[in-house]
Amino acid sequence: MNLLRIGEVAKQTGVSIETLRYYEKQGLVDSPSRTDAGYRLYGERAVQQIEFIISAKNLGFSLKDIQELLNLRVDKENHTCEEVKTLAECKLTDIEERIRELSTIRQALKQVINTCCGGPESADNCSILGALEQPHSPKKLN
Amino acid sequence: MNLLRIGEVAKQTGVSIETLRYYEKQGLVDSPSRTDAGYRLYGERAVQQIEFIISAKNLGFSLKDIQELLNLRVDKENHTCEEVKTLAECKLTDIEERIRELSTIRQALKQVINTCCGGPESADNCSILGALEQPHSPKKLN
DNA sequence: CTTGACCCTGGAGTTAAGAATAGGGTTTAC
DNA sequence: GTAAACCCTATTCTTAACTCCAGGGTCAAG
Repeated sequence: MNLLRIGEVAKQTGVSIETLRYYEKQGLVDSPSRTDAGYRLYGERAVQQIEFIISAKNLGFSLKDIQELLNLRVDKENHTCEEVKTLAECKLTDIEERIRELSTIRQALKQVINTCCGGPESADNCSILGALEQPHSPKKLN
Repeated sequence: MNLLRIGEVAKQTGVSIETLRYYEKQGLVDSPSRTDAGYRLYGERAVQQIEFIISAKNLGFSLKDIQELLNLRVDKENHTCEEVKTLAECKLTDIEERIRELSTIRQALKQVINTCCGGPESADNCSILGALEQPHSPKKLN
């Protein structure tokens, strides 16, 4: 098997060198072997791990989530499909929640925009500024 | 006019005391007057400013955005409705962009979830983990 | 006169996911 | 043999929007 130095891996995966070292420090990627000079040498497996991380990130998983997925993955035999699916479903739920929130904001913003003339006149009576001065809807108390 | 101490304002607006001081330090709220002992005393106007900020936050504006809105607001006569509307439209655009991205993620996640049995058997052949091992779609190179 | 609730400032800490930097060693090509 | 390109560690910096803390004053009630 042909081993790759970090720069090569970075090029192949599109992940920066800094990021690769960061993932390693976070325990997301196995520590690669080293040359006598201390240079990292990555094998096929490491590259696959990195690709796994990229895929999961593209699916909206955080690095912490990915950590969990990797934990399931490293010993697949001792975990069930159910566990994995549950994780994915939780993530889906919270993505849907974020979409809902943003959609609410979008609606409100659209309304406010629609009532504004948007003309070149003074903003003295601008309906957007006016709307913002209204007592706000007490949705979130944080 | 009856002046309020910071704790009262916090209660009325639902914003924490720390946050009120923070907004002041950031220049989002006029510095209130003080008692001889140095206690902040807020008037009606200050409370309104804080409500403005809350409303704008609920519309997805960042504090930086809000700063700009406030700048427009403080001398409305010298700014146009157009400026205000443009700001709001930019914000709308970027909220819509975020929604689009999340929707893409949602779709991908749903697909992956649908192909998974989710059963109590070993995750050895779990299709979700399998999908993550596939070469990822090179969407973003960051 | 003391206890508890309230307020002050200045600064540090939090989270996520890296990016940047300083200060060095190594390899390779000419 | 030297310059360019590569690699190393350790540490600090970034952004947003707070939150918390230490160490102290103030005020009202009993």
